[in-house]
Amino acid sequence: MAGPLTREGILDTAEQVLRRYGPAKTTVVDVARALDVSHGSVYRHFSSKAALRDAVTQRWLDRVSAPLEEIVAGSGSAEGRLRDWVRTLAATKQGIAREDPELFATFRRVTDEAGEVVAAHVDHLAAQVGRIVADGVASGELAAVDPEVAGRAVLRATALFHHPAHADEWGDPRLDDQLDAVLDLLLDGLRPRS
Amino acid sequence: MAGPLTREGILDTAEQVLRRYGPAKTTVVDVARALDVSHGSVYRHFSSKAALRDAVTQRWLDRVSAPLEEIVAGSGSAEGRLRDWVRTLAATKQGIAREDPELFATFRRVTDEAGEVVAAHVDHLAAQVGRIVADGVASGELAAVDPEVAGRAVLRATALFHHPAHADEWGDPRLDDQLDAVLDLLLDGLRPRS
DNA sequence: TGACTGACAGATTTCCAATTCTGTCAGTCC
DNA sequence: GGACTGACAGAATTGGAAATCTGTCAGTCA
Repeated sequence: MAGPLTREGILDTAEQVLRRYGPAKTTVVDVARALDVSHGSVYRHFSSKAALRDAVTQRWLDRVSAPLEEIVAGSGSAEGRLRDWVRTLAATKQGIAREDPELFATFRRVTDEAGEVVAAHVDHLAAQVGRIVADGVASGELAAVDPEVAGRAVLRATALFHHPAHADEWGDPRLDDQLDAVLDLLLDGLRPRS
Repeated sequence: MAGPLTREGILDTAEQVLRRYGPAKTTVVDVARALDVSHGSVYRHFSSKAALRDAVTQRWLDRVSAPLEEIVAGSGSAEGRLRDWVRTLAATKQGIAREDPELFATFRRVTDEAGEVVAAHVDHLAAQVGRIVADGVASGELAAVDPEVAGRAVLRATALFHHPAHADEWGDPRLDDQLDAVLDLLLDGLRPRS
């Protein structure tokens, strides 16, 4: 990490250190040591350990929601995009849990501790679903529901498949089918009565 | 606790001790002391501390599902009973969390540790929903879905409102409305296309 | 001048010895 | 004979001293 000490540089290193040592054992001193500076310097850029943790979390969460944004902006049917969106969210979260447990543990712990950051993330996700629903309502493909309410309801109804609190229930191989069953119900509910 | 030492007597006392001392600090020795017997005697009736814990859990869970059984056996419309059933389940769990936090903490911890007992409980609940759905399908009130699949889907889709893992999200006063929004979607999905 | 250091107080965590607990079983008591 | 006890080994937990960490700031250096 040569060059001047920047917020981004600190975040890059903090992320590596977190992945290596895990959430519980990572200290600001560790991060500073990896950067070869005193820990006082880190506090020049982040006002507290919590602020640093939140900033790292923010980046992780943004990386989860960015690919979803493309689905929202896509051109298929609202129903297709809704399915795709929820499946992608579930697959992303479950994928992290499976392949990078250390990262996921941090993720999970942080869900408990960085409440504000996570709440903003959830709002953001709900808004994404809301936009797909709004598209569908506008084109007459979906029933005339309140997109914001419906968006949040879809997110809540599928919590079991993407919420970190349920990670230990993700071993079941029929999980994908069960998500499809829930989606079938929800999408039927959103389709207009003909 | 005079009289002979019985499984039921031990369970009664174990429950009291758990409520008083909390899940983490309760030992088999504590339970035995409250019964005024040696802890060896407790092991005569339960093969391990885990077995004792599971038996207490079993009783708690049965007390949750018993009142639901009445709703299943009720005579109203399938849709009405489904709403009633889910709302009652959510209200029961949330009520315990609010009014008896010590019990709920045990409940929650036990959800993690007594996997088998809890899995059986969830199966039981899913079957109850399945029976209501089956009634509705038989009478033509609901669309011709697989009752077992739909039952489990309803349970999963409403997990956020009754699953102990989500207890810290139950502070929101609009929670009831949000559950209703999810139920609206799900029940719309279950109604037959006219 | 302003990024960085290093020493510091108080809070938190770690570590290890001492205690307590779990699960077993030979022996007591009725 | 069968319900119960009490002592035991190994595992788990606790308590408290020692070490480390967080957050601050006066001082260095370029």
